[in-house]
Amino acid sequence: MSTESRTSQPETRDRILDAAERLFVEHGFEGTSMRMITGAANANLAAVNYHFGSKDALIQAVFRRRLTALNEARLAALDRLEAEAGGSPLKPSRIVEAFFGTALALAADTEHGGNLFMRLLSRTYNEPNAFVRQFLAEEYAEVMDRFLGALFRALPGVPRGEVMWRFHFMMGAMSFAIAGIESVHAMAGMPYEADDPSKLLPRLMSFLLGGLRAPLPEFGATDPD
Amino acid sequence: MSTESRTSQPETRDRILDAAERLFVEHGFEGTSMRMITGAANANLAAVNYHFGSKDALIQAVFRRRLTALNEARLAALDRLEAEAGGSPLKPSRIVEAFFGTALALAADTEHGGNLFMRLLSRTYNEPNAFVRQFLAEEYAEVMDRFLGALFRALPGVPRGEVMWRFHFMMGAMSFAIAGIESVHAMAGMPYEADDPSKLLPRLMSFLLGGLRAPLPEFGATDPD
DNA sequence: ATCTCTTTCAAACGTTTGTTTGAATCATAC
DNA sequence: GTATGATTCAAACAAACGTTTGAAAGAGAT
Repeated sequence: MSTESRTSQPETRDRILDAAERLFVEHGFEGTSMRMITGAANANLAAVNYHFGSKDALIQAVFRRRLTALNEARLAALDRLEAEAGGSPLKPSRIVEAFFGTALALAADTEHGGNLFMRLLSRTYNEPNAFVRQFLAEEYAEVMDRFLGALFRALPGVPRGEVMWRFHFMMGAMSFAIAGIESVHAMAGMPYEADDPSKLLPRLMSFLLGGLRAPLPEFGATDPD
Repeated sequence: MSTESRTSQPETRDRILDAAERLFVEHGFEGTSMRMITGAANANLAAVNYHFGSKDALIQAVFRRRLTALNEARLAALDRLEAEAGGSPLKPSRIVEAFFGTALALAADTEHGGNLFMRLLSRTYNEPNAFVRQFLAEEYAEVMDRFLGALFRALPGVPRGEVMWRFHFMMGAMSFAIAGIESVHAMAGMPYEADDPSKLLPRLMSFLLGGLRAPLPEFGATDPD
């Protein structure tokens, strides 16, 4: 049994990853049991521990499989921008698009489950689970460094602390953009007009760039009006 | 035992609510066991079921205690604005400030644990737990209705769908603003310069208003640049 | 056919989970 | 004091949890 089983199912390892990804989105990490995963993957209960070692290791594998590719695509997009610019400073809008556009492209991929993963990832930024946070921080270190550096150079007049905060705010907006396509309707009783997912990126980009370019806050005054 | 126990501890019911709130922030709902809660609250294991009925009911009680007050404060702030305006349309910035400023004021309250709760609330928007989502949707229905309606009237030229999406994006930015005061540093290796929490509101407001006022997206063009 | 390595399987492991029980303890009123 | 109602307590409950085990089954090479 090298690539395909007796039936034409994918490898057990991949079936487990797919099932786990979907179930983590629906029920969270702690709300998803090994039996749910192996059941949905048509695998034996012991298969997770055999292929991955533990549940925590499986969680990491689910993330690594997609996150590595996503962040490499982000870095490649930034590389391309910097190569085109040839030393001259980048436009902030291009940097933002390289980071968030790449993410939303994956979130729009319903074919290979990228949308599921992005919903999982969005939620996990606020995950209390200690080792997941640690893992995400490591996985994001290089990308954050590169993109924040690019933004610092693109916005030389803006204090770095403000840039970082605004980048953080943008991450929040993106998180809700991805995770909340249905929650926004549920909360507001919206008619749910079957939003075109392709409209999400322009919508989000307008908002993000408006926020990024906004006048800097004035901390002193209490009522600037 | 009417208000105080033999020692001068608060009522068991309140000790449980406080302990649960803190532990939910640190470990999430499923990651927090009844034994952790009652242990931290110096109460017997059966106390939660006696006072609240079940763990799920306790979760709801934790939310209701703070959320009702928060949303009432939001509605009161909006009432005040509308009374001052006396029929004329409100400034969008005031509406946004009434909604998000009220939340950040609670998030800045380290004295009575409001900051803990707001971190919990921010995370819970993306909670997969079905009954928690349902509960939040109900608890937010009126506030959403009022504030979205006010924004619709304040921005008559903007399609309602766009306003709703931007409000949703704003919620995401606020969520990260509150939940991520440390995660933004962890991810970017920021020097953690002991940010003044009082600066968070002006920071966030600038970003939100910039995003809200941004030019509307153009869906047709692929490269508006 | 036999050996070797990988994968699958059913069963059980010891913990931990949320909840329930019935007696003990408390405060208060009669 | 004694009865009443509310609260606390130690103990136990069945169910579910992640993990481990040792045997069975499969695949490929010699």
